Amino acid sequence: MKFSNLFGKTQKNISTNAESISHQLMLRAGFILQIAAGVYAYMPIAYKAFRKIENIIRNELNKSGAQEVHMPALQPVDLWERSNRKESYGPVLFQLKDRRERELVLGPTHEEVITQMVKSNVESYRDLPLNLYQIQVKFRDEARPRAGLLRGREFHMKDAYSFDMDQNGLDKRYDQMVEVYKSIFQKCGLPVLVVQADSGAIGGKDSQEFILTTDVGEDTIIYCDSCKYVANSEKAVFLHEELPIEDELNLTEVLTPSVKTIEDVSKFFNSDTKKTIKSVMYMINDELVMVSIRGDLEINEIKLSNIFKGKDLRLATDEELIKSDLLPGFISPVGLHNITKIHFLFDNSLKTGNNFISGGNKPDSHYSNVNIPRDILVSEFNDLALADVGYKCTECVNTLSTTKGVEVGHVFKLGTSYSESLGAFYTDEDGSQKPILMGCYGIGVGRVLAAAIEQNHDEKGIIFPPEISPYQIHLVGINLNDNAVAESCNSIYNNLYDNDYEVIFDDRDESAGVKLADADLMGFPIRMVVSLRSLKNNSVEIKLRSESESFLVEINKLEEYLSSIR
RNA sequence: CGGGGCGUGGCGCAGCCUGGAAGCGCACCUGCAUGGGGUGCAGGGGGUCGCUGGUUCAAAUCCAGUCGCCCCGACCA
Repeated sequence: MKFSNLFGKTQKNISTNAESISHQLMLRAGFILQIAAGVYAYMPIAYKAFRKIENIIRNELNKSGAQEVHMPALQPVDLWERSNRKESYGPVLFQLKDRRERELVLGPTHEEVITQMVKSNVESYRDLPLNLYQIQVKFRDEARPRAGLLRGREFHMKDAYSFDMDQNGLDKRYDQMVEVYKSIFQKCGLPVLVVQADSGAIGGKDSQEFILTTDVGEDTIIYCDSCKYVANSEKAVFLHEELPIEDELNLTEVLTPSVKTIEDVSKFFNSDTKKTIKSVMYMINDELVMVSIRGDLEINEIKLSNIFKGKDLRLATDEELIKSDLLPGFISPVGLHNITKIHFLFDNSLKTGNNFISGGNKPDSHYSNVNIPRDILVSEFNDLALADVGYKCTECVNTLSTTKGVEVGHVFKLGTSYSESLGAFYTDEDGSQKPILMGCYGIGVGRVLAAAIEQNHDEKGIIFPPEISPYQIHLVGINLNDNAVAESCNSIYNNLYDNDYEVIFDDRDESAGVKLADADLMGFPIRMVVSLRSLKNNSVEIKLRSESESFLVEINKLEEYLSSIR
């Protein structure tokens, strides 16, 4: 490729709206063009990188025995009604009508369609197992697309769907896919964290996420330095510090004017936040839910939502509380156990400890010396706490650490929910009808590209991992007006090209500074400069993008050098 | 969905408050010079100021509506 023919220019001025590094760099390098909110066009260079990632995924999956299929983006809405996901996706689902007023959706994912495909082609246990995948565009009307390719409304995703006869088969397939994923990311040159994840609204038991660690990640990962424990903070568990056992003192009501927050309360009582009980009111399914947790901990709303099977949840408003005779700032479960319209939940952290401080359920009032079960009836404790840095690991009792990351892959065990709701059954050896066990395995292709840039850059630009770099060699001719330079460049370029090196030759009539800056910005692994200076030594100057020093290689030894690092 | 902001040559912005001939930088075109870190000089082309309506002798500027985009939060396989 000659740079002068390349479609797409690097930019000096990019929108101040681009916040994330990968978004900025991709705009500056002329990789992508925004067409609408969360909708991007890919220029040739970006698309080359994109195809590299796709092909690595494709090769690894094919090797594992999976088969590639293609599915429609346009899907009838009734498929989504049958799987009950029209409602659960809500406004995120792009919907449209055709000229006959038939309702359609733009697929945000393809479980429904693949299940339909399998249903019409699988009848017997002899047809199983199957592992099918697609690499296609998907649509989600995200409330807030952001950060360029990291969260778009139209995006490319590889989704694989597995179909097994029984749980054992699914478990094996799932483990196999985790290994395939590890090798995919390794082949992309990207170090990935495999973390335990919440399976979210899609359901299913086991679930793991593949995370590229970066500063701008939307996910918070909790990990243990000394054992292997790694989990998304949505899912992470930790060891609760057991409080020392004290003698139970008498429940006492204390006047606490305008003392409302946990911080105020612990200050007022000159006590640790660990000795307080925080009670937070949520609305779930139009029902008031009181969640009580030790004051030093935060509530994990994902865990909470899972108790209600993933139903929507929000904090109750002050008006709703007052309507139910609850006083914001002074709420606690003490003395309320007879109120049936409130659903009470208690975090595991309240299993131990005595003489807590909690709200008084009266204006300007708190209780001290609250004891469970003496003062609060608890039928059941749940894990409702958000893990954070500094807490103890449940596996090895060491301190947990935290890091930010971008989710680039996610694997689920779906079980039989789709096969049952959409009627994908097979006949087993004994003649009985059984639902097919499904798994699903996704990788966001554009997100991998963006996250790779997020993870690999410096102040000058991108530093592509060679495995996914659009070009391997960036040949720069400086002072091409000089015949010797021009001839040398052309001969080197033709030679590399003929020997199947992925090379781009900057043949533009631009100053050295412009060309070198563009080379740094685009970030291909090997930069080769040919100039009067290098030719004095019969050499080209080579600089690896990942290194800071350059060196000369004689032109007649170039081939030798390149094959040594290939 | 709540809060805030922005739409002016291809891109990034100023002008709007206080109405009166549409500007700057980058990019682009031409020429000359330069030739190892976004080089210099000279010349040039390109915008019905998002859209609709209103006020006014006169609207990029004021008013109303509308569409689009962005940021924070909520939300999110």
